[in-house]
Amino acid sequence: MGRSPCCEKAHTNKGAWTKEEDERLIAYIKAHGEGCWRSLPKAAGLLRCGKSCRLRWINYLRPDLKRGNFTEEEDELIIKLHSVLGNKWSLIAARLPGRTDNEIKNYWNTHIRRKLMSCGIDPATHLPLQEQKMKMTISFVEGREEGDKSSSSSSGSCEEMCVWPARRRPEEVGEQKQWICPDLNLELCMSPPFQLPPPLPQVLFEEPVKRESFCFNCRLGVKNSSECNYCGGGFLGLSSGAVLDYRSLETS
DNA sequence: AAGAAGACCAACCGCAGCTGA
DNA sequence: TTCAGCTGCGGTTGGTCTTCT
Repeated sequence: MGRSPCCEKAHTNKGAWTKEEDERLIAYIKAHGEGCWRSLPKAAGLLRCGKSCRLRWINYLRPDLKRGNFTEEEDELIIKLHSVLGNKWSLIAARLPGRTDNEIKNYWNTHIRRKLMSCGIDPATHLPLQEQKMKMTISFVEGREEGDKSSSSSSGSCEEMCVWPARRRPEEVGEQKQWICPDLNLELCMSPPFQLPPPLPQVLFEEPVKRESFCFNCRLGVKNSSECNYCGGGFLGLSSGAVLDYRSLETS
């Protein structure tokens, strides 16, 4: 079985696009619109595979692309969105008009990652690097204890062992210190009846305290609004842990 | 001035998800 | 329900440019 190759490699060009190829592609798409990438190269008289044409168009030739440096506002937005969405570059790009996923991905890897690291923030988790270190230490201690329950540990009190609260409840967000005891199964006994995404680092919020409600979708705080400013989510969690769908209230 | 190292970014590759037969 | 075809996504590569020594 197996999948047929997306194109006949022997008869396709690879590498950098020439001006003539660009012009052919632009002219074809202007005349016929986007889509049907597999048949496009032949129809447009290009010796390229459909994938390559699509990529070239989306990342470079599209007329609505914004070229040039990223602004500070874009930087901030990318960081915030990445803290929520992770490496979902296409979703992040959808929030930045004129920017492509590839462009944002490259920009992240070359600029923002370094910028965050120089600020002491782990770009992968958005946690302060210091807390990351502590968390790793605790994981190690917990793992050891799990493996050898008899040696109930000398490695300090429960409080001393506790570090980053991996899953904070909404009302806990914003407090200076949150100690969670690893011996308690908070996941089971205390967490709200929904799946929370990983916590967001306080450092990324302009006002890292008191938030009345938060978006269930991306977990950013929502102020004076019935929907999330970032993802447009309508389901908001309240500090009590209750769930409220503002949209359904509005429409009913 | 020249070579090395690092930074940047366009393009490629492989995989996953969706769709229709 | 299964499977092939297609598209889109994210990770990676490699060529070019810039900066450093």
